[in-house]
Amino acid sequence: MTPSFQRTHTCGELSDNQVGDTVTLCGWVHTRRDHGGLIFIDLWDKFGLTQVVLNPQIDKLAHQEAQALRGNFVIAVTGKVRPRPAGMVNAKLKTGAIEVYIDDMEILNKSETPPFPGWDETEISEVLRLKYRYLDLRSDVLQRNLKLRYDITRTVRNFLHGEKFIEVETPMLTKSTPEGARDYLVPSRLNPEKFYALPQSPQLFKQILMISGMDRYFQIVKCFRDEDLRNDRQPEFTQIDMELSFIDEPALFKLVEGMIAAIYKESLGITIETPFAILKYQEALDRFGSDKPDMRFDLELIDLSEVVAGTDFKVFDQALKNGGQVKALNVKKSTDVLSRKILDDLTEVAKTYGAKGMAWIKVNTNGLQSPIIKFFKPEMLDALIAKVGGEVGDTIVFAADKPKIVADSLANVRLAIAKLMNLIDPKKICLTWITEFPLVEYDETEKRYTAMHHPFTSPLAEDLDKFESDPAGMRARAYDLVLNGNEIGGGSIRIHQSDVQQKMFGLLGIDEKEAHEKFGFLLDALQYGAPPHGGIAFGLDRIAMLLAGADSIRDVIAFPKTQKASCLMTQAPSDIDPKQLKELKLKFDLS
RNA sequence: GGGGUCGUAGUUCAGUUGGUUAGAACGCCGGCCUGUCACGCCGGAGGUCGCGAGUUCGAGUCUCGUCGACCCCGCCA
Repeated sequence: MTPSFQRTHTCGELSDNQVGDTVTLCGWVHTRRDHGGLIFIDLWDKFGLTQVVLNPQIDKLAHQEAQALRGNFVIAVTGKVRPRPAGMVNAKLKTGAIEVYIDDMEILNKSETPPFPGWDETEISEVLRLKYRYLDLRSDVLQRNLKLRYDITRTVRNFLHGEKFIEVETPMLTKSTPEGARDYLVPSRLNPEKFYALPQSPQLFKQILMISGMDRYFQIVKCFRDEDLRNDRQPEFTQIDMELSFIDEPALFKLVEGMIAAIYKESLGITIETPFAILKYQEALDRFGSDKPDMRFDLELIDLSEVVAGTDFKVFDQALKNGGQVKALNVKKSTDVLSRKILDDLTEVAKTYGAKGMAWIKVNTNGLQSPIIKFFKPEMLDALIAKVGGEVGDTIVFAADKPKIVADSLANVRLAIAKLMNLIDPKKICLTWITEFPLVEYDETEKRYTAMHHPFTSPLAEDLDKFESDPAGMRARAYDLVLNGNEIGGGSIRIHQSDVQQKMFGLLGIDEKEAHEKFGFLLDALQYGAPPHGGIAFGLDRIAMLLAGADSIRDVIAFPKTQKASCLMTQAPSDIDPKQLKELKLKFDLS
């Protein structure tokens, strides 16, 4: 009487077509409705739900056994597919037209009562969800998200295969490199006192592969960075990494646009517009205060530095005298929305990014309203209002400080206002290339230049002679791809000449000895016929998060870590056996 | 390293100005029920109020510390 465990169908596929057939289904008890006589079971697997019916008149034994069933029990059932009685069709279920009358049933496994209701819409604390991740992964949302993530990687592999790429694996146990993020380190037992580093990205290997004549490489690969976490940052994350020989920006952009379009088409059925907009870094900063502007709405920054020059308002005057700026946002039709309380909240947003405050002017029907207008001569006020295009109903908010603080604070106030006033059409998809990043930036604490992208990024040809004269003014052949205000990828055309690479190290204060210790293999390789090459890497987790409409990349990762980088399911990281430490010749120093 | 929010039954939450025996819904357990699909009806069990200290006649409630989760700054492409 034991039913075959070999199921004939999944729980998501039976319909009118199988009426009369005898089928075997396997799955979990989703819900049980025991009527004393009839028992209804909704049987679940990842493909769907099927209602099975236990009727004592059809099989007394099966019906009796079914009384012991509880939620999450794993069962196999065999029975006949029948159409549901008139009026009993469940339109909410894919399989709602039929039900299966069971004449044989086996409990394959029992289950404890789960710590939280599965398959439910109740929001469960993330602590529990992460501890019992295997249960949470049964939920519709996570099932859907992981499927979407797979749709993306499948599409990428197909697409790049069609573009003559090959996927090549690169080492996980590799060399620690200076610059960039903090490394995750792995001690070497065979080489005491020496360490491997887990890769922050396969950067150097993919460049070497170009020198090897691989021509087009890609890899969907884990990367590791030991930095603090955010909702879009995990210590281990996945890159869609690629590198191409004999490539320039227009050709690479076209290829990537095709790939992103394929991803949208295959995973969401959405056709997106190509080519994407291109915005130079400086313009992005000037207009939006950010190198990853959300361009689904306007509300651009307006530079008022010239208009307010010579003002009696000390805050503005001081900022300008210290080499700063005064910039503003003109929030149209907002005087009723932006109450005093909300303006205070927005000021707090600005302060988070270093602003000391946030001035504002409201254009009311009966004139201007603001704590600061008394410091301005009427002509200057008129010029200011004219410059921002102020009309009745507008609120103008100001930032005055060093350019970076002005940009950061206004960029984030801009986003907060967009959210507050529903300026963003959620259906809109804005993909934008940001180009011509600065090659280097000056690190005030370390008193030296650091690479903005990484040390292997080529400068623009026209800036090549500025290594000595104006390093801060050099622009890089680097680019980011921004989706609705989120950086989803970035890359560059690389340096392929060893003399330029040496100059770059020189600028970064990496002397020849250190350069050879850290990157000697690359410098050597560059001398053996390195083709011009470039590439890009995408954050798969972020792309999946955005396409899934999730709030965090944790929701598109099967087993994510908490903000303290621990795994609540496995309890990693954990203590280790002293024997292991001894083998590695490691000792703690907790002083 | 810093700022913020949160932590009460298995779960989601309520709990007044500090005052008797800490409640609800769902879930769980038992009983009844042959057309339910969030089945229904009756009954029952279930609490270290995250942990520790303090203030107080009295603390879920106030204070301090601590642990954990989340969001953010710094950090990080």
